[in-house]
Amino acid sequence: MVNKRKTRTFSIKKAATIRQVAEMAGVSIATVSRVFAGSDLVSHELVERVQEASRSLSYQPNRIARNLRTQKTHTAAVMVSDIENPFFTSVIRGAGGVLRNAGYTLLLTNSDENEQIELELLLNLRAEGVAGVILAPTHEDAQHYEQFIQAGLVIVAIDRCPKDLKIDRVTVNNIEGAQTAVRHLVEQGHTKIGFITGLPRISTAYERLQGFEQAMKIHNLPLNPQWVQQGDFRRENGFTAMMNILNLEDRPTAVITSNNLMTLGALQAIYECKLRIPDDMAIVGFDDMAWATSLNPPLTTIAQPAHELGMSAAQLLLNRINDPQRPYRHVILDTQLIVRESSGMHYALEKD
Amino acid sequence: MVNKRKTRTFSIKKAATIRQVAEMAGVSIATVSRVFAGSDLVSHELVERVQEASRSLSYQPNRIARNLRTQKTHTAAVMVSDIENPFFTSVIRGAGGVLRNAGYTLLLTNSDENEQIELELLLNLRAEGVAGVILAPTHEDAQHYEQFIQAGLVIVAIDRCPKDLKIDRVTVNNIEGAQTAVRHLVEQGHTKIGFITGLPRISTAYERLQGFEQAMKIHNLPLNPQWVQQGDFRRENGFTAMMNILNLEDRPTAVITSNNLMTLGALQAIYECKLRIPDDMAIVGFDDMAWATSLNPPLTTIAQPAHELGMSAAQLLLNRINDPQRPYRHVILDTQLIVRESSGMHYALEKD
DNA sequence: GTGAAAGCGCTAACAA
DNA sequence: TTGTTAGCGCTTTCAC
Repeated sequence: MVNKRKTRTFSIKKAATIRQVAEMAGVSIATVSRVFAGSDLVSHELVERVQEASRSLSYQPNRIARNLRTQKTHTAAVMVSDIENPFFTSVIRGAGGVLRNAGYTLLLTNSDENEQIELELLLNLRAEGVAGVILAPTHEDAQHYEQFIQAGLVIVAIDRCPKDLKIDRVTVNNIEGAQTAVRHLVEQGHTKIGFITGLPRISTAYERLQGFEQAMKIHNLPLNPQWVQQGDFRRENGFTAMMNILNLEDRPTAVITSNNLMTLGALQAIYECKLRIPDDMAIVGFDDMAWATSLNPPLTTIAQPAHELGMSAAQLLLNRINDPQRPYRHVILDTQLIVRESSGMHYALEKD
Repeated sequence: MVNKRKTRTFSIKKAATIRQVAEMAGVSIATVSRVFAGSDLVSHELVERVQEASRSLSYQPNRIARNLRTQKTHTAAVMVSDIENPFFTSVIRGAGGVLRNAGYTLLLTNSDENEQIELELLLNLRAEGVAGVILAPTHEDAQHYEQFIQAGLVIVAIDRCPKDLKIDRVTVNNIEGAQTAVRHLVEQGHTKIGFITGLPRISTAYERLQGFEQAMKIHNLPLNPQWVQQGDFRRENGFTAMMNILNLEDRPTAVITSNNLMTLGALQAIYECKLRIPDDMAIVGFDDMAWATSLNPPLTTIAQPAHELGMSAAQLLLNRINDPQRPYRHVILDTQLIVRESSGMHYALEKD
């Protein structure tokens, strides 16, 4: 007796193939392929028959097969170091827009600021055959990335960037940004200015600190080493860094934080100490975020053109894919000072 | 005469193929394949020779070819409606983690709350052969998604969800969340409570409003229709909605906002009117965000388990992929009230 | 244990 | 203008 298992009462329709369409339309698969490639060598009549058949089978060309055959994909990856940081989210959105318009699919990966993960992911992306990757490198060692470049992986570096690497890159003018922040604070009457910096191994952190120090020198301002506190671009460290500054005997009247997350921590510290902004402590943050205007008082920031940064990077990637020989380019985007209330006038000296 | 074009002076190393490895190791391609599949049918010696050859050619199996051959991919997509919303970012991160651990690559797409784009993207994903997609649907019409389900695309709905759709889903207990917010405010002495809601066509918005109204009834509180203002989950509308409330003759003493972005707008409105929180206007927001503790005063919120939501969705997706026949599941996650200072005690009535 | 060979769905070169 | 066919790089029977 046959042991007849109950068969599924419904069956998952497998996607139609080019062969089925060809058969249904009574043409060869080459013709179907041509129709979908938009070739104008096909007669009106056949085009219509093919389209009709495709519609009724709801046929979509299989991208995997196409990719294998043509040896290229229309997939581009973006690899950031912290997907929950709104700065990177804006970058992703900017890049995603232009990539999608160019017909590319967006692969997203998150290195979590961990170079081991970054390495694995890069390997993965290569195997996946991505057309290119927009990368926020976890560290500054060119060696790390050399093998991928050699292997023909198209990389565009954003935000931070190893020197001596033959790739396209787009960064922000961090030095000038930090200088602008100092100048603004000086104009508000501040002379004692503190700085919360990120890990020095990351170029953005390093450059912002550098810009700060240069500006202090330019303005002939004293710089107490204790006024510069080291964070790591994360919220918790912004908090402790600001706490350290607040506990100083001789503390600055204003502080510049070098990224958005640390700004959040710093603000919390100020509030917890029941200090008023900007009277007791003025603050200028790096990165303009959606919440900056909703703070009390609204936050003065050095805005980074995150969106634009993503768009530029995507454009560079596209250009490179279309012309691998073109000269490498380094796009530097300017920051913008957005004055709100957290950096308000300082009269303390006069009052003293 | 031959028109000899100048050839490139350098050549991009093409990735090594299984054939080259086989040749170098002096084995058949089947053996190489077996080694990479971890088959234990291969002798020690050959395994080593293959590994050696692979290393020296830095060979990685071509995923595209593998996918074509096996008719499946290890790529999963997440499609959100606003990638710049931190809520979704957390979801993505949660999902990304478990997906990556399971060996999947994450494809990210952004429907921008636009159903036309959503449709195109879904079509794309199907052609791309993704193993499944975690989707925050743009609208509630099951019809819209039916064709994809029919075509065998594995979908897990998150956050919002069309009814009558045979799919897995994970949502948040919005009704209870809104009720909790009301109860908390009542405990703080508030009796006149306003609500800023989202577009009613989105189930989360609808449910939260519903929860609010039910709770008001339960607590026997009067509900002035003007106290409920309609927004659209975006910042700008949170601002105008709150402004509308603030301009009311008879205005509530506390307001609940039904998502994070609108909270930001509402806060800005309150600050611009020089009102104090919570004395002049108490506020409870939906969605707990990094900046909630850095506000002045810190914000009381109904926290959504965004991270967990992403993880659950990814888990459901994985389970479904491994066993397409399993019964569909609807996971409902609880919200959590996080009391900070923006919802503080209300003594106004006593003082009157 | 190992290898030969078929074939996944498609594109593109060539033939007709 | 249309069709035939080779083959992209891999996995997986099947035979030895």
